[in-house]
Amino acid sequence: MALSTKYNSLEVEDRWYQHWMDKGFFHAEPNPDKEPFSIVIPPPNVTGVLHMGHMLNNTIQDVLIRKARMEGKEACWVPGTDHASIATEAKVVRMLREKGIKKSDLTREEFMEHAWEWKEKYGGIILEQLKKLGASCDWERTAFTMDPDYYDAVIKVFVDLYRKGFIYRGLRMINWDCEAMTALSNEEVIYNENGDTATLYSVRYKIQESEDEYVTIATVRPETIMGDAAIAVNPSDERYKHLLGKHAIVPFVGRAIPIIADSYVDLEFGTGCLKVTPAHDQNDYEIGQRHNLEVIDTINLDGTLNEKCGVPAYVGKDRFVVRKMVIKDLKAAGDLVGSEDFTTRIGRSERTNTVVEPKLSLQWFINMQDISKRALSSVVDDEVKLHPAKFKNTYIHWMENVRDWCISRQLWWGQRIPAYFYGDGDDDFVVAASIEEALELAREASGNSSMTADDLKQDSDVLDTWASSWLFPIEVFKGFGDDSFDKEAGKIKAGANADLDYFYPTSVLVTAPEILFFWVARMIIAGYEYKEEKPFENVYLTGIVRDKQRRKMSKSLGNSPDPLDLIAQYGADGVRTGMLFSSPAGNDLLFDEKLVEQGRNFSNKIWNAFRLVTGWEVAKGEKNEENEIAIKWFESRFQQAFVEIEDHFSKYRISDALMTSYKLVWNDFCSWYLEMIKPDYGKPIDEYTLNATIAFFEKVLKTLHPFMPFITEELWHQIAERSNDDCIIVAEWPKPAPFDASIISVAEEAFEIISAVRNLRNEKGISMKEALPLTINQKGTEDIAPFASVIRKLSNLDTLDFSSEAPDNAISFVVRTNECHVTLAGLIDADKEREELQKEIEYLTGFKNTIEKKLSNERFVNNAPEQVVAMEKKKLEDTIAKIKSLQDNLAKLSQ
RNA sequence: GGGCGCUUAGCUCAGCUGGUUCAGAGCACCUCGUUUACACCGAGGGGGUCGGGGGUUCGAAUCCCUCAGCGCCCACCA
Repeated sequence: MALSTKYNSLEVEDRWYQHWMDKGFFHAEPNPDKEPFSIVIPPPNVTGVLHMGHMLNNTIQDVLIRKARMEGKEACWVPGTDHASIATEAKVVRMLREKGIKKSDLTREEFMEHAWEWKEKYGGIILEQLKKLGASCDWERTAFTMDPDYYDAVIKVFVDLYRKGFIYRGLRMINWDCEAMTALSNEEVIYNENGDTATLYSVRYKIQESEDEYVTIATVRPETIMGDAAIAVNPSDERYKHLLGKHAIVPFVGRAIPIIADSYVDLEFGTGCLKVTPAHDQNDYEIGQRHNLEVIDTINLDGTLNEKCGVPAYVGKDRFVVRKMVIKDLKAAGDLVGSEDFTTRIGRSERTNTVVEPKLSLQWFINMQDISKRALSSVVDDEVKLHPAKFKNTYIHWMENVRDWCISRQLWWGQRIPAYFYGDGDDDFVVAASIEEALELAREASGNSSMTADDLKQDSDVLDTWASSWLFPIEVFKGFGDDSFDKEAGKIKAGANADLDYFYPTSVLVTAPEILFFWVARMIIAGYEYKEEKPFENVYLTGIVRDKQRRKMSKSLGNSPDPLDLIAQYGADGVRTGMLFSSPAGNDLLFDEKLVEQGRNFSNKIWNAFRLVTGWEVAKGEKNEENEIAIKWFESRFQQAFVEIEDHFSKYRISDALMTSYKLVWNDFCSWYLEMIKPDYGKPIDEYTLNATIAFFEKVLKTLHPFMPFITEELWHQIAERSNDDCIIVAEWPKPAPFDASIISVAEEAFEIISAVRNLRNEKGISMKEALPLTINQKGTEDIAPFASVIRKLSNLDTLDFSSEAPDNAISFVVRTNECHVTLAGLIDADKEREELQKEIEYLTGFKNTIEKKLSNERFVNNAPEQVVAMEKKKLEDTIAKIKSLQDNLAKLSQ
């Protein structure tokens, strides 16, 4: 045989991918004659590289899109990338720093130039990598969240939401880096793994209403004392009840602050008294909100104290210097009651490692209360279906307690907030899509008609990345284009955008549960707000790819294989199936190279089945009648499995669909069917059987194609003469058809007999080469005689008799209701056989007793459904018959 | 602290509304095999009182209660 015994993926994959591209099979256009099926990719970070998570996620999407394409749908998978403001900006800053350039030395324009340059250089690498995996994306539609049209869409939406009253400015505690003089996102704040040791100081404050009474608080930040606005105790704390409503005197500044009750305060911690400093702590700020406390901001942007602290000696000094001074001064005044070390978590800047300072600042928010209502009900009512459904609860809980969304980020890489300030006041701004419109509005608002564009200062912040990617399912189809977006109505017009009208809502979204709220929920919100329709019908939530020890795969741990290496080594098909073998929706995938190996082995199995089928001589015009039963059987068996596969797909049980296909191919097709029809060595195969077999092979290849696109395409073209256009990628997906269930069950019975004979050989050490005589006494209702030739061939029998006469000196066994006897003159150890038969009879008698007991239980017979009772009766009959058979055999042996 | 979920063979997981096919699959493991598609293989085999306890029922892996362990999300300790 000329063909290698190993399937060579390297020789095949790039060739077919290029061919599919050349033929435009991935591209989709609105087509009224076809049903649309669309997926938008969760856009990876534009500067990212492919990791195992992407591999899993995109394999699933490709499986779904390829199946839909074969089903004759207009299948459109839109790829794209996300500008990922925080991650990308951090990368660019790091790159510049390595070149000796500080971000603070650059203008915004200069920085953006560098960022775009970086994006051009590294952006899209990940999309090229996806091609190696076989991803059949419509590359002509590749989108980027900072494309000009996309940028405009984001700005339009901001303006629109502002106009509709959903956007407002509000105070929020942000993380401030005093050294870099910049705000940090939560992701840029790092905490020490094991926590940090800090000193907790106990400080006493004099009670104003009393001569010599004090209240003692505990704090790690004594330098913020001057910003205190209250002292809080837990409302149920008996120790301090008498102090409620009284006032304490802040040391140094002598200001009287109220003593209030708030359940936030932990009775157990410190002294149970909390000093409340709304300007310098998130929780204190919230307490301040509840109790209407004054916000006294005593710290400058650079971390030094300002004059609001009220102590001239501290002004202009660094917060940590002041801390030491304060302690010294408290000690001197006798107000420092004690100090102890304890472990806490201190946030530090990822960039400068300085301790992060919580800082109040004005940020932009979207009021989520009303805008999100529809997105909640759509999931509750299964308009949008989550797979697996267990995420529904989580989603609902989150949406019912939705918080306003802070959409401003103190970065440069991203869509700049279209708010323009014309004065110094916090409210002296207008929101507009362009500076021209802004100027017009500003002149109006200020009453100053001579104002020029130079008088306007645009907000320096950009929008949260999610505030652009939440539009993804709409904007990849250019839904916010001038012709389709109605600015007045704040809605997208129907009938104005063919792509959107056809492909939206998309069919399914495949993504990770971590971003269910960040991204999925918000897309649903935006979908209803702008398109008045959900963005997708189904959401398939994948798991996290972990290593064998359940650790998340990550660059820093170095526990992630390089996906491209894996593909080179095991083939894309092998990697795809390997990943899918054990990844039910919502479950983490514990990656093990063994899985990919299994996938590779599967490719090889298919390859060798192909070699077998195409390697025979053909007896033209002939038909071997003996194979008819095998052909009939596999026809039905295929249909049965196919129905199961379809069912799995319909429930998004991708792993199960694959496993069913895998077993169908390996067990049913290769181990049973091909062995049944395989001609004797050197003999030709009859044309009729070969044609039927090739037809089966092609059907099998089709069902495998979504999982294993490359090998199936290759074999599709090798197994028959086909034109370049006749590709499996666009071949017709098999259709469910009725099948003969009885032939399957009879075959199973025959297979059991074959296995039993093989087992007997194993036990007795009889070689497969040695032909055996078998007598079967059928006592069941099904006739297995049609499978006689199959049984004879696959268990290598020289004679097979169906007879009620049990031969002497035979080894006997019962398969279901068939008494089987293998005559083995001279090879039988009668004592041993007797012993084994005896054992079997004992076991069956016990089994019989339990059934009888059950049937004699009146309550069972009266309450259980008839069917169940009948079943038990049948079971009893069969068991009795079986025992009888075995006893007969025992008698024969005794002779 | 609030919410959600999980616990079935050595591993990863199926087991829908309690009762034919209810104790399963794949991998791993063990035995045998240099058969003429494939050792990236073939044939056969072993293995679980369905986390513990209690309850409902004629009957529970499946429903209820409880205990234990694990995981995730959100909010976080002054």
